Amino acid sequence: MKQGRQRAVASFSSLVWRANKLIPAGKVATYGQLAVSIGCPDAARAVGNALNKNPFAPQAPCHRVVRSDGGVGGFAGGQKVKIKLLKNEGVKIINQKIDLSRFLFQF
DNA sequence: ACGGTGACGCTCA
DNA sequence: TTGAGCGCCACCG
Repeated sequence: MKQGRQRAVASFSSLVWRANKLIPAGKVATYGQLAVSIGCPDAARAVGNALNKNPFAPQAPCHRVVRSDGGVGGFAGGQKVKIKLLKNEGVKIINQKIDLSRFLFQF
């Protein structure tokens, strides 16, 4: 019976989407951090792939996932849209760079 | 089963 | 500091 208990092994993408939803508004997480959270510290690339194919986009907060270097990263609807969404939530972006020291969310 | 692709990350010059 | 190259993993044809 696998009811009531979270599947230990779900599709990689599923884990990514789940963790992505945990990110609160006004905060951001890096692809790498997200990868670590799901158990694959070196799968940052795969994380981006999963978010890109995210089935419940653009409703999901996939725009809260940024690059480890503070870069905005990519977005299925357009990078500038992603920036706008983040700024709308209170995340200040300067020169397309995010201050991870202030807005990085820790799982 | 195999190879190419991609919303990344780190190191080196 | 900025730019370029290599390595990482998972998904699709």
